[in-house]
Amino acid sequence: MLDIKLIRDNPELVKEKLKLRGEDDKVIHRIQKIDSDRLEILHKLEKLKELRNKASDEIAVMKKNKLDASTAINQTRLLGDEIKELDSQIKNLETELEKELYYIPALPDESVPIGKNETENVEVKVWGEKKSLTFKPKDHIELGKSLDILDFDRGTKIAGSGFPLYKGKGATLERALINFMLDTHISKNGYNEVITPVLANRASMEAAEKVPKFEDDMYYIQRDDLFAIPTAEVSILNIHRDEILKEEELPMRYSGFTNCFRREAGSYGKDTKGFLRVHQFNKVELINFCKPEDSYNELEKMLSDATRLLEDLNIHYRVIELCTGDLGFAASKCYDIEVWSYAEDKWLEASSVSNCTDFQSRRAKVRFKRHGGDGKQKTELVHILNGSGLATSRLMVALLESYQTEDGHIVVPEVLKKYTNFERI
RNA sequence: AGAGAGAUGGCUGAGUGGUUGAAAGCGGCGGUCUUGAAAACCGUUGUACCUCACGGUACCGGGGGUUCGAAUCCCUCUCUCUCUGCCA
Repeated sequence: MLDIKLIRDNPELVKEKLKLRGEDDKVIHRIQKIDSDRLEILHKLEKLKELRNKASDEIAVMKKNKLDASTAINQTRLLGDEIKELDSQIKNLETELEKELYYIPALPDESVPIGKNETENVEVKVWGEKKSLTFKPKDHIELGKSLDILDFDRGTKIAGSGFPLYKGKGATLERALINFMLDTHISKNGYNEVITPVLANRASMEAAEKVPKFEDDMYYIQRDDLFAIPTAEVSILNIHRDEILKEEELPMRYSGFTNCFRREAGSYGKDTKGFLRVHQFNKVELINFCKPEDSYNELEKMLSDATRLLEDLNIHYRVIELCTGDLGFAASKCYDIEVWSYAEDKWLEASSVSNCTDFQSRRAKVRFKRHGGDGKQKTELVHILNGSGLATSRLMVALLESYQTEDGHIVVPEVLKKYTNFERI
């Protein structure tokens, strides 16, 4: 959520930044109107409350001295009616304001390339190169079927399309991948491991800025008012919701593995085969709570923590810097990491690393106390970053395809062998 | 799921209608003392919003109500604990 004060004090800047994202800036005008109405009423209301408080104190004194207070009580009663009326007006305006604010995305950082959509994203790095295969590569579905390690049909029987079933060495390979990634983050990259709930309540979903805007894309259990998390970003971020952190504890880096659930509403017919777009997938997530001045350095660190895994796995990848028009809702700056698919002959997104600055922390109320030089303390919002490190489904596509042999087998990547205890599928 | 108890500041824990934003203790911060540290002593220590400022308003799990006035009374929701049931 954006800071209403920023809109109040610098609406032109906000409009300008929203335009860069291709957003309609008319909403800013509506917000300004609601905000100024609210302030006007608030001033009146607070004045009336002050009067009432004073009158009540006087009544208390009169009662104490056994004086008749009925006139004062009758007068003050009238104040109460007025206060009640203004109170409900304020409440309505605040609801209206929130409704508008909840749908406004984060403002892009200065450094983000300007562009309308994904075609204007900027490739910032390519690592490794395409292998020149001497045979026609099979795709992951074919490989999964012939080696009996992935069974999309039976996954569909169990839950529906987009709910993959891993079998035998495929399941072991998946688990190896997850363990390898987590181990690296925990023992080498300085993250604290967590295992979180995979269901989250509405407050948590709102704090992570997934609801209300993306509510239709979430699995929702009505009976208990719980959402299946679309990413561990939601559950990990909420570890510190409504908390004031200690300055010396920052940055706090967490990593956790969870299943992730997405309805992918509206994306039917696009990249639907196999792992390319699924409703349930596995992901090792990275979340970082840090001081504002550190967040862009932390973003680069997280990017390199994620890409390092692909280098260890020896998988050809590239890093894309998203342009202003393609940024995610909560992000001020974002890198995508894409892996090469030999069978699809294109790049697949395997990770996204974002700096959400104070956009989520404002709504989640995650703050820290900054020690000033004069011994005073100031409460400030932390910056929150998230990144996949990594999501396995598309990574598995790239891995299976690039490690396949001409006779249709899979060679296990060197770094995974100690996890799989086999070298070949 | 049934019965009962409860939810107060960073923590423990008082407070049942009126200067209570909230006792006390612990912790934190600043200081005195000390070669240094500990102990002791003194002071200080919630969040948010409005206001150029003085200052004001709100907040004792959430929401609503009663009242001139609510942490305190009523309704409702959520959560926690104990017992019973069920269960990996």
